[in-house]
Amino acid sequence: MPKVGVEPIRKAALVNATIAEVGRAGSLDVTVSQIAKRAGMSSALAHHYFGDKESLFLAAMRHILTLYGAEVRGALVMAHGSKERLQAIIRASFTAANFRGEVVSAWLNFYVMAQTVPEARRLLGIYQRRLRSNLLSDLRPLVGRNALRAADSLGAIIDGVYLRQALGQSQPDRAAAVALVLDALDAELARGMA
Amino acid sequence: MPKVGVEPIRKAALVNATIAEVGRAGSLDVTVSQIAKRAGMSSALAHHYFGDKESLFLAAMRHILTLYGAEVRGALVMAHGSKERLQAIIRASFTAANFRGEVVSAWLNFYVMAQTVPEARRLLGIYQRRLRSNLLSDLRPLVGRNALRAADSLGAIIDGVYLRQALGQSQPDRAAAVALVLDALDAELARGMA
DNA sequence: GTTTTTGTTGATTGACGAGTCAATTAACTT
DNA sequence: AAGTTAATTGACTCGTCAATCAACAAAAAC
Repeated sequence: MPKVGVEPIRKAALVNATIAEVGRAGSLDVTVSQIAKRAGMSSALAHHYFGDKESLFLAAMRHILTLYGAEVRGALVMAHGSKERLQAIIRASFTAANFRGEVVSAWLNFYVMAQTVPEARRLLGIYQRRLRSNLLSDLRPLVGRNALRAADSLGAIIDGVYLRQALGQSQPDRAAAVALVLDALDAELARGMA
Repeated sequence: MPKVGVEPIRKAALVNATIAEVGRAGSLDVTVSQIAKRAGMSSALAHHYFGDKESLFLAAMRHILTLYGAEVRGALVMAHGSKERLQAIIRASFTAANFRGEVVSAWLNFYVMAQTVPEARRLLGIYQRRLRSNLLSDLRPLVGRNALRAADSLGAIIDGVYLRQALGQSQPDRAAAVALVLDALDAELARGMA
């Protein structure tokens, strides 16, 4: 019963199913059939739309990065002043959405992929540069020439805290994560202004 | 040509070959045969000694963690006073050995594995707790009640900087990595003593 | 000098999975 | 109504690979 104009719906369904399945398995060791089944179609159709498995994963990761970017932009429009903007960026990195098991799984596997798959490395680079430039532009008015170092430091803390929360023995504690990074931000500001 | 007492040699060869192959592939998608071949034996022998593939990977990761632990301990005996000890721990985390592509690869895949394989999670927990307790014991005399937060913060920076250096677009810059974390340490100390 | 233990492998099994293809159905066009 | 295009799948190909096993070799033990 083929209807026309289904492509975007199917693609979206496949992307969501990919994220869900990768989250369930905790790794990229999921079959295209499993993904397609969850998306309610045959594996052949998944191949039809995405070509191969890797492209499907990359599309899924692009989707996650898009959502994250939107979250950051959304938080930014509500913020007044550089400091609030920096806090907004930090908070956006630790929303509940970003700590869903599926998303964590996607990120970790994405890191692995970035070692060898050029497109994955490219995407990761975009994420890193965007975060860096966001931090930088609001740090500069506050700490001037220390902005560069502060941005690297904050970026590293964000990634590090995320990693540790995601892989910690207990449930991730978002509030604690945010508190830790906000605290680091205060430290940087205090130093930078001195 | 079986000689006796070969078991430890073979196991060590397999562990090294595993690290090398995982590094080459950038993922755990390496066959036992590839590993065994590199170690100069048949895949059957690898199974004979380690049972299954997963155990072999875990043994490899245990080996990496052991080396890292030794490096930290080695650096610590040379250090006088709490601050020097903290600096030693930081430097040990960014030695050339830890930035070999193979080691980076092992770590990233280890993170993925830690999500689902209990033994991997256990090992990761040991690493995290050891780092934390190392930092804590030397932070306490310097920053007192701030030690706990400072340890979490430094731990996160270490992991975060490592991750970013390992996956950065350019070659890892160990000196810059160390400088960044040492700087964060100074910031913590300056605050903690105030 | 025969038995036992340890080391070793080629060959095999059994399962699985990515990607292709031919064929089918229905909608849109002219 | 005939032709084109999009949607869709079952079945199949081709390769791969983890794990097992039977058998063989050599050293150690008795």
